[in-house]
Amino acid sequence: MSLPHNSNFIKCSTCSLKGFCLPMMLSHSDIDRLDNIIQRNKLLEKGTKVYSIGDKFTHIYAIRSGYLKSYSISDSGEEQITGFHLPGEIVGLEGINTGSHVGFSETLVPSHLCAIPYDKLDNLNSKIDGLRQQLFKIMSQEITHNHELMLMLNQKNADEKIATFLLSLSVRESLGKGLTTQFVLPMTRTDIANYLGLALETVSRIIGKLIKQDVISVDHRQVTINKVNILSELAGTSCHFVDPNQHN
Amino acid sequence: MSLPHNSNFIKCSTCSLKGFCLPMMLSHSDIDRLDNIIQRNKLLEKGTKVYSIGDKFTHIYAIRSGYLKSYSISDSGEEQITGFHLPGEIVGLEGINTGSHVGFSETLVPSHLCAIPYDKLDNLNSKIDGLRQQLFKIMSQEITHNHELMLMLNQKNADEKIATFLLSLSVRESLGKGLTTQFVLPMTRTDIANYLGLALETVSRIIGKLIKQDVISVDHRQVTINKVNILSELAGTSCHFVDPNQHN
DNA sequence: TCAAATGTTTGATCTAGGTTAAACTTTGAT
DNA sequence: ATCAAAGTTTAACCTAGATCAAACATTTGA
Repeated sequence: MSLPHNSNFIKCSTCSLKGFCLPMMLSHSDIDRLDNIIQRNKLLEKGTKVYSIGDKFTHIYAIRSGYLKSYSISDSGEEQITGFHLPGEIVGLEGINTGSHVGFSETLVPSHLCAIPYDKLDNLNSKIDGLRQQLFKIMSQEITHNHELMLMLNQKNADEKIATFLLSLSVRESLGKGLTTQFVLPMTRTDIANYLGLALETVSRIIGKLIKQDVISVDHRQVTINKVNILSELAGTSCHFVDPNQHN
Repeated sequence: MSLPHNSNFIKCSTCSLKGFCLPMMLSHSDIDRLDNIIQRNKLLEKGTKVYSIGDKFTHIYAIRSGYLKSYSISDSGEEQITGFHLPGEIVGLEGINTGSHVGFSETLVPSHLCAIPYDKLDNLNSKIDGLRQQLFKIMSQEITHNHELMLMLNQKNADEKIATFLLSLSVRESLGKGLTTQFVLPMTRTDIANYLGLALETVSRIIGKLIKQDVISVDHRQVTINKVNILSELAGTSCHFVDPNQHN
C-alpha cells in the first residue's frame, strides 16, 4: 500500500516553473533524477514557519506557489526582513555554511513548497553538471541581488525605495516576461518598512502619495501600476521593461 | 625551457591560509589537484582592477595577501562599495550568474591573488566533494554576511555602524583567532562612508570622537583598539571575542 | 455578529546626520 | 625638496524622515 510520498503532487517535469527554477538547465532524464529526491508536502497555511533560526539545516525549499518572507534577528532582538520570495525562487541557502539556519522563513499566504534534501542534492551535484551549475548561478544571483539592495538602502531616498520595491516585485511576478501591472502585496506596511529601512508611517505616506498622484491604485492587497514610466523615473532606474514610446 | 606558470610562487599546500580558504576541507592529493589549476601572478600594485563591470567572467580570485574593495555602479552612475576583502577571502563570485562581472574589484594595497579558472574549477567540483561543498559554504557565508549587513544598514545609527565596522575588520584580520587590536585601515573615509551609507564628514566626526574618548587610536592608517568592550557595546553586539572579565 | 486585535492613515513635532564651506594634512609625482 | 592633488577635519546650518500621538479600517475568531 505504500506509494511514493509525492505521488499525488505535481512533478518538476510538468511544473510551469521548471524553466525558472532548479531544473532550468536539465535534460528530461536528469529532471526525473532531481524529481525523485524532492518532497512535496501539503499546502502550508499562512504564517507557517518553513525553518527557524537554530534549526538543523537539512533542506532547501523551492516555492511552487505562495509567498514567503525571510528574516533574521539581531543580538538586541530586532527583526530584520532579508527578503520576500515568490514562486520559482529558492530559500534556505543561508544554512549551508554552518549546517544550521541563521534566520527564519515563513509563509505570508498559503503556499506549496518543494523541499529538497541537501545531502541528496549534493550527491546529485557531483553527477549532474547542469544541476550544480544552476545552483551556483542561483547563489551568485542572490549575491548580486544583495549588492543591488545595498545600493538601494545606502543611496536612495524613501520615495525611490518604495518605487524600486514596487517595480522589483512587479518584475519578479511576471517571471521574465517584462512586468505585471497588477499584483498582490501580501506583506504588511510594517514588513515593507522593515525591509527598506524606513518607518512604517513613511511607507504609508509615500504609498498614499503615489495613489493620490494616480501612479498606482491599491484595492485591499491588490496593487495596480497605472503609470509605469513615472514609477520607474521615481525608482531612478532606466527600466528596460518600459516601452519608451508609451508616455503614461 | 617552459616551466609551470606558477613554479616560483607559493602553493596551496604550503600556504598559511589553506585552512581558511578554498582548500579547507581537502586531502593532500586533492589540494594538489586544485593547485594545478590555480594561476599565481606577480604582485598587483595598489589601485589595480582585478575585474570590471562587463568583463567576461572567467576566474574567481582568492586573496593571498593585500586588501581589495568591490563596488558596483547604479544606473545613475553612483558608486556603491559592496565589500572589503582580506587574505583568505574569495572575490568574483557575482559573475557566475550571468557569465559577466556585474561590478568592479580593485586592490587597495599591493596584493597577491590566486586566480582560479572557473571552467576548470567546475570540472573539479564534479570530482572533489570537499571542494564543491566548500565553495557552496563560501557562497552561503556571503549570503549570511549580506543579511547581517542589511541589519546594520537598516537598523544601526552612525556610531553603531562605525563601531561594528571596526570590530568586524578586527575580527576578520585575526583569521578565526579572536580579534586583533591593531590593524590597518587601507580604505579612505570616503570609502568607509560609502560602504556604511553615511556622509564622509560623519565618519570623520565619529572616528574623531572615538579617538578623543580613547576607545581607539589612529596613527596614519594604523588603528589600535584600546577599549574593546566599549567598542562592542557601541556596536550593539555581545561580542564573544571579548573576555567578560576584562573591564577596559 | 460583534468585539478585540491587528494593521493603516494622517498630522505635529523633533533630531540624526546630511550638506555646505573652508582650513588643514598627507601623499605622490616631478 | 616642492607643490599640486587627494584626503581629512571641523563648524554652522538644514532637512528628510523618525517619532509620537490618535483616529480609522480591516481582519479574526468566539
